[in-house]
Amino acid sequence: MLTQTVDARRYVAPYRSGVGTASGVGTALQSVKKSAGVFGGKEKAFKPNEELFSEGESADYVYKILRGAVRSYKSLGEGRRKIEAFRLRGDVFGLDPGKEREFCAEAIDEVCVLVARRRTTVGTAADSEAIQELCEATARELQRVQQHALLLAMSARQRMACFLIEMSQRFGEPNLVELPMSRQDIADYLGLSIETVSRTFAKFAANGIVSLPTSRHVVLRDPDALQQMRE
Amino acid sequence: MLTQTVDARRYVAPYRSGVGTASGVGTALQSVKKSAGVFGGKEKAFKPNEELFSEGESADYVYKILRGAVRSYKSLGEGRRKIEAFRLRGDVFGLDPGKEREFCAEAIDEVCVLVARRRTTVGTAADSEAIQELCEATARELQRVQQHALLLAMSARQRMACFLIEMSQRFGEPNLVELPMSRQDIADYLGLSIETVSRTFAKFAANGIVSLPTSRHVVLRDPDALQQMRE
DNA sequence: CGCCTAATTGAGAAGTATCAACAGAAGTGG
DNA sequence: CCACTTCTGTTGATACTTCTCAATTAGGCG
Repeated sequence: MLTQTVDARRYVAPYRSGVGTASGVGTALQSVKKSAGVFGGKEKAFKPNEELFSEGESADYVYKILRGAVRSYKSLGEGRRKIEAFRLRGDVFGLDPGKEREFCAEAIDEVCVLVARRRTTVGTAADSEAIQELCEATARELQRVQQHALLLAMSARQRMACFLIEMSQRFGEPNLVELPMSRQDIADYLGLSIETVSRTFAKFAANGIVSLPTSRHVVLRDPDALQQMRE
Repeated sequence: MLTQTVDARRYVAPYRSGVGTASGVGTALQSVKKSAGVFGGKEKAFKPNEELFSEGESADYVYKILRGAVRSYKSLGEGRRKIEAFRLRGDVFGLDPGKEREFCAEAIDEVCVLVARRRTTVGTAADSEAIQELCEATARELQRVQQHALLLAMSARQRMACFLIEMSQRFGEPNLVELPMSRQDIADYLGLSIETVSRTFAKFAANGIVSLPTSRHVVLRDPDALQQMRE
């Protein structure tokens, strides 16, 4: 819930070093192909909480995550924010349809990405392959956000269940999730308070649905129960 | 909120006559141009609650609304649903990126649309204009859904304020909104219960922010107050 | 008018946020 | 290695919001 009151403890000034350096990268022509896994570009590392790019900035580069996790969010005044997406290893992102970034992107942990300049031909009829590529990426994004909008209309328990299933699917390992993000990140992603996230984890654990060896490690003991919660 | 309990009173079997007839329409090549307002195709009318198309159906046609309003939604078991969008006069919709409909579309009131067959060339490099058009439509949809996801993470009061502002903007008339949809529709769009929608209207009216000549007519007496609520 | 549906309103229950205190982990410097 | 600090996460108490159920009112239409 995005409430009116401000929690001053939450505000963290971002590092803001990544963009400047990234701007010097990728002057050569790169091929950006998500499905095939072909992705040219220079490698670049980011420290936790370091910005890859910020809202309003021009959307010149595309990123593919080699290691780590990134949060994409919008700031909503004094420490409040809505995380729009988590980008994990293998994800390609930054192909915003417009000229400007709609969201800011920040490293969650130690992140290593490939950075590629976007094809400048987008918008002309010349490179229809690039256009189609952009189109497909946008369509996938659309579906993802529609799914997320559905999630946000559900109860806290259901949101958490969806979140855990999503993460377990995206990390590949069936029933073990190693969360790179904090409880606060999860809360801002699901539109809940940090306490509700924590309590819901505790409730899941108490019911034997998950176990929590550490706060960042979640073992899905009863994935079916989580699945059933989603309806 | 999408709750577990079922309200049997809500279930309404849809008319289900539109799709069959629409299938015979639009065999000629049509030009689909949203921005310019050029839109070929045959005119077709729908009665309230009549389906334009349903979830899972193949996405062969594009629609432009000449009159009336359409709700696009996903069913979620026994009468529950999430309305994903309201389509109003002038809107072009149905350009789903995929082959199949992700959502169902239903007339809210007496609706008149133009129906055009989608260009079959989408997917080949031949008609790059069509691809780009689809791309732009998808990008606009993406932005709209992102906005909606933001809304769904807010309080009931804020959601309602956003809704009223959105409607007033889309209808053109600055401070007068004539709602084509029921309270239930609004509730399913905002992820709230019908009672909360009703009560929030009443509270806005009590505070002089709006007045309600009838339940379907909303006069925005203090649009700035609504704007401020959004943050 | 009588029926039917939509909308409103009230009362109580449930869910979630907020505030505050505490516990645990990680980092820092001695 | 240990004290100290800091940050993150957990837990409890309480208030507030929203949902649910039920009753009532208002509107539309035969």
